[in-house]
Amino acid sequence: MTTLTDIAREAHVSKMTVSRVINHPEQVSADVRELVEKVIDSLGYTPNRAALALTQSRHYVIQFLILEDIETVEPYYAKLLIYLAEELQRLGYSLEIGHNRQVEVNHVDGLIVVGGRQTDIPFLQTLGKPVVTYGSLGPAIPFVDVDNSLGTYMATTYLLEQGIENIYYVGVKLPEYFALARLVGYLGAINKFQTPRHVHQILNNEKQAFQLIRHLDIKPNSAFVAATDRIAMGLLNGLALNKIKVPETVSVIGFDGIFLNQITSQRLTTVQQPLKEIAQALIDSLLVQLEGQPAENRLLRPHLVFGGTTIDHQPNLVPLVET
Amino acid sequence: MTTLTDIAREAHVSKMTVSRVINHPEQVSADVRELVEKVIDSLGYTPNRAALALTQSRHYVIQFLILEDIETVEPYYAKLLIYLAEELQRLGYSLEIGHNRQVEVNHVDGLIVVGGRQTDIPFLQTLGKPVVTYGSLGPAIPFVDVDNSLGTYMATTYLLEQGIENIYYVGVKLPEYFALARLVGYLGAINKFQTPRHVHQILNNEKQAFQLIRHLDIKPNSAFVAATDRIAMGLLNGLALNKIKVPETVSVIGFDGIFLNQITSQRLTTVQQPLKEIAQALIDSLLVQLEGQPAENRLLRPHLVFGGTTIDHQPNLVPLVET
DNA sequence: TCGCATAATGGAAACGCTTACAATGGTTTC
DNA sequence: GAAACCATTGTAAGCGTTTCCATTATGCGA
Repeated sequence: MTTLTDIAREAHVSKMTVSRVINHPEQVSADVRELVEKVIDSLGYTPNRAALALTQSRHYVIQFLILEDIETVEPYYAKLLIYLAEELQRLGYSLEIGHNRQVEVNHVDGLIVVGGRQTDIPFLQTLGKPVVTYGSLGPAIPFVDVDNSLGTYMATTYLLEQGIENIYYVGVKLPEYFALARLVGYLGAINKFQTPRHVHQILNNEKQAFQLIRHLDIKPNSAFVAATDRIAMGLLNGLALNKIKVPETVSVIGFDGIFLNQITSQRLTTVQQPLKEIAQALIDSLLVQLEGQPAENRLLRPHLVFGGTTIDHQPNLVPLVET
Repeated sequence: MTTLTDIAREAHVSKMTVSRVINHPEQVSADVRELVEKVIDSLGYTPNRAALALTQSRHYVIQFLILEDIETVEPYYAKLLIYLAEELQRLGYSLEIGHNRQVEVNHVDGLIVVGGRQTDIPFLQTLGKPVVTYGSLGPAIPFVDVDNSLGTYMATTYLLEQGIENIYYVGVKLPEYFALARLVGYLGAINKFQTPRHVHQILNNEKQAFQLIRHLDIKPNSAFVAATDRIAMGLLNGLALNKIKVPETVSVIGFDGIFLNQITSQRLTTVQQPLKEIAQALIDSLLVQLEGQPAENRLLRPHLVFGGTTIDHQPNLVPLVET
């Protein structure tokens, strides 16, 4: 590894001058600066992170902390992680993965937390580091989230504008903000259009959604707005079992976009999370906090992506991912 | 942050003694050791990673390097990452995510590489760090992999033992080891049972598999062994379109297990990657290399997981994931 | 009783970098 | 033309830890 000292020796200057060329180039005379820069290029210098961390007590490490159980972990995190890693790399940071609450965070500058519950708030606060959550845990902790209400509002409005009268909402029975927000979006659209409301709340799994269909007396000219793609998939299975045709008889819209890059027999129409924008906003929030300023919460606009579970009177907006 | 010096001051010893209590406790007398340990506990000391890295030039960081394009990234990496993070944390290491070939690895002790091609070998070698790949790139670089041949062998044998005569193999047309190995496993079973062979090679996407079905004259009493779950899903879609019933008329077995935690209308019977064991083996390989010893390659045994695309004469071995 | 080996502890230097301050020399100011 | 200034460069110390060597104390054999 080439160090500042190596460069200094080669350029016949002190290592302070080299350091200045890197950090405060305006303080160095042009000719010396050019000389040092040439030597840096030829020797291929990269600063030693440990030494930097030691003097600046900045580690240039962000941790992505997954608080979910391994079996329930969202597969689209893989994609989010790559967006985060790319952007952080551009900024000179590296991205670290953490799981569970026993993580050691002394060497970390800030945390992006996913899968947390409201009960995790005290834990996150005691870390004493900038934290941003993906999905709100409440006002105590800065967050970035998809605009959940807008998402279900868009989905419901879309269906209503197609002339569908009965929109069933199948929500998640959890005391979390996103569950409430998604319900609110549905109710907002229903109120605006003055149509009957049908709300059902279940746990977020396909089985429960599947079983719900059995107990439902589905009226003609209907559609489902599901709070999650998992629920939507369960509904689809239930509808298939009851020989109810999708989308001819009943439309279904999900939320999240987790099955987007799969061409299953039936692609789900869904409210897609804007993962790239979310990654960017999460990073922005941490950087702002690292500057010592308060971070603003961000609600990002989701996109309605048309699959095969709605009758689309507009063109398929998103091409199939695979070629 | 409490430092060695803080502990030393509080315990009225030099910081060297404290350092020894942590690293070479046998060199410290029992009473001093106990005293220092008590102070460490009460002040809650954790060593400063940067300082450690500076003296030892060991950073206790492992990078998970994803060389795939973001759109083709495997969703099951999320699960693999968590297994890796958990185990590495136990060992005092942290796990970092890298994407693309511009990564800076000076601060990293070793790399776990996924999604690489054979053309990446020179790049990986120039890093000058211990590397292990998930999936073999050839003998030049230590690897851990599922036993691909065994997987397709198990799948094919299982179908043959059910009395199915015509087993179609739909492989991946790529010059990569895994593609060849999976084909070999199929051929091995075919040879052993002296049944007709039907090999087709396509690109690894659902569309191609879907289209393949159209051009195929499928004989009665048949089954498909697909080289990947993606191909299997495409085959299923194609079969559905042609009104061929699965599994009643034709069975299908995939490979990888990427759709395992989804209850789609039809769960795929597949050869599952043993992710937890793979994570462990990847880490073992790096640790061995960090000791300066040569790492042995590992081929791990996959599991046949029964879904709804085979007629199972044995009980469903894996329960549905969601409860 | 003395010398010596051994155990237990401490001090100093080093890892690579930055911050804070000092030194140098040229230029401005009156 | 001397004082003050500024631009440019260098020196020293310190971040938290370890390795290496020095010091002190203890116990043992002769």
